[in-house]
Amino acid sequence: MVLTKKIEGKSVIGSPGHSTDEKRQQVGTFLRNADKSILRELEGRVILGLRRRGKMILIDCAGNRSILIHLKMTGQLFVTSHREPVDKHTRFILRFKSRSRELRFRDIRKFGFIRCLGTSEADGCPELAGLGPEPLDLDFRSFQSLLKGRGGRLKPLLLNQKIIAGIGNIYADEILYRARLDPRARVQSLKVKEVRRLWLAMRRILREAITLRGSSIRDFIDSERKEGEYQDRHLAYGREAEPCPRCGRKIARIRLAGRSTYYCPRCQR
DNA sequence: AGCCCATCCTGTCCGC
DNA sequence: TGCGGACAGGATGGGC
Repeated sequence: MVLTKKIEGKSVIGSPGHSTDEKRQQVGTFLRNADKSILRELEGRVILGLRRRGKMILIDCAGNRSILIHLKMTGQLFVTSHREPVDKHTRFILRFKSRSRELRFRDIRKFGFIRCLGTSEADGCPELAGLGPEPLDLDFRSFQSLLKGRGGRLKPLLLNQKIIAGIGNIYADEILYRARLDPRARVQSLKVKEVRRLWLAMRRILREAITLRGSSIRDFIDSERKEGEYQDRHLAYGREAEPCPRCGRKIARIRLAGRSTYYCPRCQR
């Protein structure tokens, strides 16, 4: 993406907004979940690089400043023309020195956040410090030991960012479907063969999803405003009552870990 | 430890 | 067409 671009003077701004409702909002209100000091902290700095850790995005800037972003459910982070109209869900704009393009953070439900912190303290900040390992960095043995002694159920384990970082509701379901494992199964009860299937499925599903640039169900777009294509490959998630591609039985939907969970009651056990 | 629930917020969709 | 309720890629904190 945008490397070594200089952030311009008045570059970080709250959206002017177009609706009357928006006009009444103070900038401070509009930058909800964001530290206002980000405005002057970033001015004039050069972007040095981009990182990701679990679901957290980091933009490292010169002078030991980093921007930390979580998109949560409906967040979007994209580069666009400065001419592109700014809608009421846009919460943040980084304008670059070159002026013609800018980075925007849009978030309909406002669950996401963006804040500034010292690059050197980033790894130790609360949002990053507690995260488990990256799923694609885990070899089979490490994965095995990660599961050892856990009494809970499979799906909540996959969703737990402290155990493994980065897996969300869609991919938890897709991974378990591919591994042919019941989302409610006890982690302890898994045989070595099943742990192996889970590990393989995790790697396969995440790699494919990354290649296809993620799943756009409703709001998700990438940094170029492009939708992902992985939603077309979902075999379980969002397919309640549709036939299981493997056995034909209807995909079931249950509530687990507070989330909708789709699985095949025949294949997954 | 682990489970469920409510909560943050806006938008969409479905049944009546 | 309108209205109410359920639900949505996440994560946390409280209570049991």
